Amino acid sequence: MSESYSLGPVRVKLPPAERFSQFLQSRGKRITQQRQVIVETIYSHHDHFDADELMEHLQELIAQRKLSRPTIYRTLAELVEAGMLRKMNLGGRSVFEHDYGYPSHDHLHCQMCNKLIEFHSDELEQIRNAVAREHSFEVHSHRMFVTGLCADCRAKQ
Amino acid sequence: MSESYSLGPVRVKLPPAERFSQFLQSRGKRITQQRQVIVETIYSHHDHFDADELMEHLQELIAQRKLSRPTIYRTLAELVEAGMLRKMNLGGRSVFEHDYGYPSHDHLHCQMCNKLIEFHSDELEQIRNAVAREHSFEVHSHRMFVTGLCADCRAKQ
DNA sequence: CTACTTGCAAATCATTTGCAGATGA
DNA sequence: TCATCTGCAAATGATTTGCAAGTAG
Repeated sequence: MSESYSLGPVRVKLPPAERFSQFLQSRGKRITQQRQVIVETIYSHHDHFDADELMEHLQELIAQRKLSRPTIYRTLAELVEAGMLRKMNLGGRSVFEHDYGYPSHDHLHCQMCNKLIEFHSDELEQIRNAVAREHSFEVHSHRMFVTGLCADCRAKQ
Repeated sequence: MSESYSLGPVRVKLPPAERFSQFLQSRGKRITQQRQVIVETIYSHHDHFDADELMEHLQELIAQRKLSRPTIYRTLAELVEAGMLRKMNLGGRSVFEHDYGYPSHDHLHCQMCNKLIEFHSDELEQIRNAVAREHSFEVHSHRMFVTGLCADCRAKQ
């Protein structure tokens, strides 16, 4: 365990694998090899991904029958439940993104090349909160997608 | 045709069924009874809806075999293509909302009762445009969902 | 031990497609 | 007339589930 995780009573950020282990234990669930490999694989990449992309990274284990599709889907659901992943829906398929040790953000989605560009705006959140207040709505989170063309694709046009 | 549609060369708003007919003609597609009933049914209601809800309203015709599921899906796709409906994805299933004669808006989505509350904010669009400009991104549209609890559900808590 | 997990195969479920007969322009 | 449409049945394709065998604690 790295020194930065033992500086005192301050609640410091745990590595994803450990945070997930704590979540599992708190639910009486087991820390299996499959769940560990999956978390590690997910957090060693920094992109958005869908179940298929994740499975590509885990192909070898799947071929060896050490891991299967259903288990990957089951574990993704647990990570969402643990609040460590966000699940979004882009054109019918589920897309996930890290929600642990990663600042909240929104997306510019290029409809030509399908690229996702992240951005964050405090002003946006202020407006969101003001609107919610007007409706006596309690905000838990939000998601915003701006659809259009990215700089590269505009150039190619 | 009502008088308000013949006031001169000004481009006035056509009733949805007519607007759709024009779209179909411009594509060499036919104005069939099925397509007409579907548009009329959709625009005689003012809610968000999914394919199943629409089919409930058209049950009778479906039972009489005057209309079928595939045709409904095909027509919904055409209405989206015509720019008269917006398609969104809420929890895996496709949800549609009117996008004709209806101002653009965003949503507060209550995760308890599943209600959708609409709102519009010019400031939000300004921020959206500013962010896009910074990324040389060309905006076509956007979609924002704020998730949380509506006033009613907060009261019941 | 033994309750939780997993891989497998099969089931779901909304949506889509191939095709032969029906129908609008 | 005849290209476009439609209903039907079957296909899709991502995700989920039942179940018997495997395994963490």
